[in-house]
Amino acid sequence: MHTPSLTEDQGISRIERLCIERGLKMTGQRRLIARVLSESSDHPDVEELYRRAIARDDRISIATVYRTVRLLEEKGILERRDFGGGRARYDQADRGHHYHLIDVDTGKVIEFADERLEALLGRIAGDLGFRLEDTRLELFGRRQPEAPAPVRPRGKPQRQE
Amino acid sequence: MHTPSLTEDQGISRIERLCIERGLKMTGQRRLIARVLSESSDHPDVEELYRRAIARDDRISIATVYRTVRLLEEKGILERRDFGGGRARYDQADRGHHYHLIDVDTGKVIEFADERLEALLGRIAGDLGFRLEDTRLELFGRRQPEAPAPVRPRGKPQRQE
DNA sequence: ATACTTGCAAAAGCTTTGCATTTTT
DNA sequence: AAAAATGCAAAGCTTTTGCAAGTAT
Repeated sequence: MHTPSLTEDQGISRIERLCIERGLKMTGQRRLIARVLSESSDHPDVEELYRRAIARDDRISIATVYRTVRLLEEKGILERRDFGGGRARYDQADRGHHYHLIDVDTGKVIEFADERLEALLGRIAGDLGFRLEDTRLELFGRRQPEAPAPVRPRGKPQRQE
Repeated sequence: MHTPSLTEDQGISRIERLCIERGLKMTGQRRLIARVLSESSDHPDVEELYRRAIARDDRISIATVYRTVRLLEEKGILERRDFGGGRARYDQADRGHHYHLIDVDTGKVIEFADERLEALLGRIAGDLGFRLEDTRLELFGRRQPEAPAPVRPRGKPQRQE
């Protein structure tokens, strides 16, 4: 077994494929970030992405992570989120509409989707005379201690951070 | 008619009253900010509050505006919002629950309240095993040009910026 | 008199950018 | 070869803070 390097590829990650589809010039750094993102199922901030990247190969600077993440956002591959705490966090864009509930005690992020919610928001905007372009929604909650046999959520929760 | 000064009061503003109730030490600067806030029905950022304040009396610094606004937030008199654009904006806390729809073309902010929405969000959180502590919701929309005789909104819109 | 508030300028924290150099296409 | 990406350090922005001086209770 040998150490994978920056320029050598070992299969194309999901996000790298998206980058190629959109015609991005693929450098070793971008491949590395694409791989790190593809393997992340949470919502890392730039600092964290940078940490995960240099753990694999340190020929990358944090400026490049910032630039790449912004580029991927512009290309619709990533979505920028704000969960509080002052830094932007990133989420893969193509996992279907979902929202986030942040556990205020632990900081954990729970994703959920909900069609009733989606429909209601669209209707509200429409009633005000607007076509909904974007929704920013974060719920902050505290785990219910007295949970009376936790009901199965209807909103198909997707993944936890 | 004469020029009102920093230390002289001309009636107590709504927000000043709240400050006093919560036992804040009332300086001329705080009275000034309280008055500016009381007379604002939009969602100013700190820079804008500072501008409005010095227009009345310039014996105040922006550091004090930052400190005061933070204090008022801690005391539950103001709520901090993020409508994009990188700076925090402030909203009086006691006007009942409402949400915001931002016109992406003009930046105008429309407030609305909606009980169905409120109920649904609470239910969603509950289904996930959480008690809802706080909601951050902003809708971004574009005015519908082909508005077929604008329907009266149901969600009792409150005020416009 | 004591504890708190203010101003100023400096510092912090996140993010962007200018420029010379390297890399991709 | 031309166009674009990278690294580094510097700069940008909003917001916070240390400290000496001033003010409210």
